[in-house]
Amino acid sequence: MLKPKTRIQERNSRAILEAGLEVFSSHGFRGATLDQIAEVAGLSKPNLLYYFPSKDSVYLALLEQLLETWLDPLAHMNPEGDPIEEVLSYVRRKLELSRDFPRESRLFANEILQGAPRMMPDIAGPLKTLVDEKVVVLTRWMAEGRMAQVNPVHLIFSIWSLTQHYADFDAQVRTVLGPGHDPYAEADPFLDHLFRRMLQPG
Amino acid sequence: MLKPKTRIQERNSRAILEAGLEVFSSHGFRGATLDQIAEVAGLSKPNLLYYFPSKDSVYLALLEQLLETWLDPLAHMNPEGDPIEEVLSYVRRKLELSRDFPRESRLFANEILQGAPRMMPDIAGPLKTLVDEKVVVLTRWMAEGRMAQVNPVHLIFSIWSLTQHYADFDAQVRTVLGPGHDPYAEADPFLDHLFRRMLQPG
DNA sequence: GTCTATACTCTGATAGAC
DNA sequence: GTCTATCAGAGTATAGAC
Repeated sequence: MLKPKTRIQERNSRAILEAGLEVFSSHGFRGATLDQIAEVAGLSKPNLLYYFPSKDSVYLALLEQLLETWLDPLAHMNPEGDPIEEVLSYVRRKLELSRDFPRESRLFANEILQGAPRMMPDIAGPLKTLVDEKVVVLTRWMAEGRMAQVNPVHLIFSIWSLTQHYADFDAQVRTVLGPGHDPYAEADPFLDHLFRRMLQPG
Repeated sequence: MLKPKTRIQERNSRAILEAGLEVFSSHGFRGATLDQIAEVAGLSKPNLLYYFPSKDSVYLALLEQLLETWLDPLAHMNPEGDPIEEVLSYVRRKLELSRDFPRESRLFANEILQGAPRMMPDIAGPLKTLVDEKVVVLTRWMAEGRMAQVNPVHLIFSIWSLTQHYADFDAQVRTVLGPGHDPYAEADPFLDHLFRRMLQPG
């Protein structure tokens, strides 16, 4: 990516990333074309390639800026807080992320579905490290009898799965619910009940 | 697809569908190429196109045969059975499906992620009909006080989400767990605990 | 039924004028 | 910085020999 110096560079770089997110998230890496991205960004294809040297570089720039946002809610789970409330607010933040950034969620889902060809280092690195760290905290909470004993890694998987489902399978969710439903507004109390019941000690 | 008459046609048709499943599920529709599919099937590309007239037709044949398998476990939830045990065995069957047919799960996930361009009729039709039917059963069970009152559609979503996660996000699951883990063997008791706790009446 | 050869289109990327 | 023109390669599909 061109280091933005002028206002016009700043604006075009942003437009390309925004368009790339739109197109990559709904068609996958291979399914997306530079023609589409350029059109959505309101630029010509050669002009797009003036800002980013290749299709790959647009995609990688998107993945890069995605990871931090994605890990942030888990990173903020406070080891000194109340165990169940900490998990519940993690769930809520993750659900809000799905609601507010569904395209980012689908971009990520697409990448993992294909076996994470370009993101594996991040998953085996920062992501795994953060999970390992939080597993220690969850395990302590369970040992102290402050939440039910469940497999802590799978607890984290269940949070990812249940919240991301609303963004990733949006088409199915909305069709099955039918018109006049707000999936996220309904999911919030449902997930609250689910995790509260599951994690209640004893 | 060519109606299989001879033994050789039967064998080649199967090989193409098997190869198509392999390639489409790991690269998506656009990401898959006929060259790859033909190679995996052990045929030349023109020979593949002798059996199926187009790339689309291979993909559609796969989606078609997928839906029934996919809905089967939900269809078998027995309205006359014990509510919580019925839900739990549905969860178990769905998890087994993810374990035994992960490629089918990823094929489905890919299609929905892209907005279900070719599967929307099936989702708005047979799938929604079946869900509506089972929602009636779940609602009755809840009204009879035989399971906790939760949003029944979201209960079904949660089952789909939690079980399919292990197939669709396999790359991430295995990386985060690290070596020496059997994701499905660990998920089974975890999900049993989760749904038992959530659905316990009172 | 299967293969070689090939037509034709799409797509990522570059050259070079302005 | 942006555009027109264009290339090279990949990819779907067809023609026609055997």
